[in-house]
Amino acid sequence: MGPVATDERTAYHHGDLRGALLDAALQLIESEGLAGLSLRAVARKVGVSHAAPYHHFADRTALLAAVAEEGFQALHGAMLARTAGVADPRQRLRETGIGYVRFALEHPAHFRVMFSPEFRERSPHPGLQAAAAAAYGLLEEAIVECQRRGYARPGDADAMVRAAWALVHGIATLLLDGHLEREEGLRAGEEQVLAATALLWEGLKSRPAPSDPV
Amino acid sequence: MGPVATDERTAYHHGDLRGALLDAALQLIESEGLAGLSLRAVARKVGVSHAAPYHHFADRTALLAAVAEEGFQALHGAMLARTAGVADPRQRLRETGIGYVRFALEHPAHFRVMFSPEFRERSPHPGLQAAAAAAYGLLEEAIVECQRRGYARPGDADAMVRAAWALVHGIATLLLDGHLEREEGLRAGEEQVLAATALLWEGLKSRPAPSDPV
DNA sequence: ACCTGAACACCGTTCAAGT
DNA sequence: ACCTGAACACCGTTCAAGT
Repeated sequence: MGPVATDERTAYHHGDLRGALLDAALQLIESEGLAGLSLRAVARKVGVSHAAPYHHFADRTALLAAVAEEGFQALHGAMLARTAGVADPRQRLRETGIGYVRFALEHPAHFRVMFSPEFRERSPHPGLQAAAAAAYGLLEEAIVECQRRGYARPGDADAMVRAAWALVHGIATLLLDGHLEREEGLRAGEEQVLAATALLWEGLKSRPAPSDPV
Repeated sequence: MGPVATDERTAYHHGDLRGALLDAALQLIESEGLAGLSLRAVARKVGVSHAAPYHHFADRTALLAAVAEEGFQALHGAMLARTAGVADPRQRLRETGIGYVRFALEHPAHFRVMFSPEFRERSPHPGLQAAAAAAYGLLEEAIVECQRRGYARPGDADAMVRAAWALVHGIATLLLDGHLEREEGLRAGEEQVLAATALLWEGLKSRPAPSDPV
């Protein structure tokens, strides 16, 4: 082998310790939970001294912020991929919601870090903030497009976006924490979203419901 | 003072260390976050040795399980109180949802422990499990009653309960973690719930929506 | 530029010993 | 019955020193 294609273990140490630490952290969160994640264990897993991570991340929180940012980028990509080539904005909205819940179920470690109370404030982490905003924007776009084409009632789009987001976020967190039945592996998330959004959808529809004030 | 009305500090040590530890834990979670809670700090706050808590709780998790159980009982009580004397099941449903979100905002420490991933499995903590089931039951009752009186469409009540729960849970967690605007202090939670449930409500209504399949 | 090893102030948990 | 103090194996973080 030439000087480029070195042994992976060696390349790790010199090449991309930062990336290796992120990967190791993710795996450890998956197996031990976020609360059980220690920086020392991450270093150990990568085969480096316990002080080495500090050359790449200011502290434990900075490592986690990088994980969270990575997560929002992946979420954004996953939701985009699901709507690629889908023209009907109602279906785009549905696919965005399904993508959100599926991402949470398929990447639980990422999802938990992304919404950890540690990042209540995202402003100290601009990359994280931007990635989160981009993902949220997809939901917004889908709903505004539904309004534009007359599929959703006009008016307060923000309230609709918040309701839709809260719904899928609630489903995702409850499924993830085992408080909603997950009937058939990952597919169950989809059914949950379909059933719930079908109900919510009636409220979003453009035809004002016949009066039955309550 | 007689032998009964002793100094509080003294009474603490002999009387209700268990209760004092629970209170102290709650306060520390509020100020430091759940991740920052240490059993040693709890003991320190109560003025007792770091080993003393182990005479009342098997470990850190057992202490937190007791906090969570307490929280579900309080949630149950808060939702009950809001529906006391309310006859219309639609309004009972709305008040139950508002009670849920308000509880989360008013008792953030409790709420976070109640839904901590640490208690993904509640079966090892029977008291916690029972308290959680009782609280969930209130939502269920309200929806079933709406169906019984013809206010909600008949059929899969469970799907409706799950959708309603996911919605209020999503609102509660997003507000709590600062990802939804909290316009005017605690009241904002109510407005959020009202706007979102108004949308969801259209889907729950008994009158099947005119076809517009999507 | 990147990594290490020792050091410090913390943890959770156990256990013999005290009252 | 209830609490303490010492002990052990962990942490996060810092920093001088090595290559």
